[in-house]
Amino acid sequence: MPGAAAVVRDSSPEPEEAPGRFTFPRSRRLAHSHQFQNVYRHRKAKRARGRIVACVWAPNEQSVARLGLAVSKRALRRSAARNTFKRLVREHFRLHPLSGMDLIVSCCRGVRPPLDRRAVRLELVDLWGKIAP
RNA sequence: GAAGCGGGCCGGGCAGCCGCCGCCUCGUGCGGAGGAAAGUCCGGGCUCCACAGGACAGGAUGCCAGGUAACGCCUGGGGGGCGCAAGCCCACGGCCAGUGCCACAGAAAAGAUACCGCCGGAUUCGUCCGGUAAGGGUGAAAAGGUGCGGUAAGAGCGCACCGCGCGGCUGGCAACAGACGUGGCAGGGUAAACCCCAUCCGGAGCAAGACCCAAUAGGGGAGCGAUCAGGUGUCCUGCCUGGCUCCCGGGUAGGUCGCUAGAGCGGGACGGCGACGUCCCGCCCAGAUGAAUGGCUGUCCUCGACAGAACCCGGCUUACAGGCCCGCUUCCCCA
Repeated sequence: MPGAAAVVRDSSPEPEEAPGRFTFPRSRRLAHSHQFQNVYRHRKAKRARGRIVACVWAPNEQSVARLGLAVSKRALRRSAARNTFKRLVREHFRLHPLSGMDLIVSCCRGVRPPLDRRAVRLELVDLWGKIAP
């Protein structure tokens, strides 16, 4: 009875390397709080921030990069704005692949309510330059 | 045509590519945010907890009737207010159950009183006593309004009409309305002041709740092994700790369920002024858990607002670029 679910899960193994180049499966995301803590407390963790976007990254023991998002309600009050911000980051992460690190992107506090998509995008390009030179 | 009133609807479209979430029949198939998903202000379902019954406290509601699972919602009606009208707005029970409050002004803010007056009497001509509340003055508000009679002057003192109270009558399920009779007339305002009356309400919420369960975490029990080793004690009797196997519940990390077929949606018929109800036919329409709807390109237009499901429904309230449709009112012009 308890094994049934496990069997189903085992029968559909996650494809480690997806066929398409620009994908964003679950294995590329940080989900659990211990994964986040690993990055924040890592000895080789590095940080960078712009006017709107801030990020922390640290090497992981995998070939691929993984993304975690930390967008607080204090930073962006409206949930529509939080969704938009996360979409922009995910899209950029997907189309500009990194490798061998865990990256956490968050939104700076005190950002004025109308979220400027263009400015966020430009900052992401800038930050990517610092992360993967 | 102008000004206005009420109601309803849409919330960029199409094509291609790169991605994301769910489902299965695994096909490169199907489905994938809103009118408010929002605020969390009411009501209910659902779940757990508590509970003999009832009352008190506390809270909510407050014209009548109906609708509904229920409501603080909706519909219809009554009353009041605003508008020429279409229409819109109203917490709209009770201050002769009690208590409190009422600034300033004013004589006086309530079973009280008389500043200026008016009238009568007395007078030492200074004024005093009595009557009165029509007039002046104050105020948001001062024992109902207008007129006539009446009087020393006045007064519902008397009369008519209006207003108010009471009584039965008529219409209406009722709120209430109407006409009639009757009483000369109760008595300031404030109940989103305490309060009184009537009706309703147990508490917490899906992080509810249920299930499966790791460990170099840990509790209990049984058996085996051993008479052992370590610690404590001057020694004995002792006490504490330690091995392996099996069983038992509790439960952290984590996972699974709850999780979407429902007071559901779209037609039609019938009943009802209507809210709504009944029946028939058809449809399946997000279920994520760092949490999915984007991005890029082309094209068209009026260049796209407010804003993102998190257990689910019914309401209310608030936000909203621009646009469309229907009905109605008043006025102007033409025929």
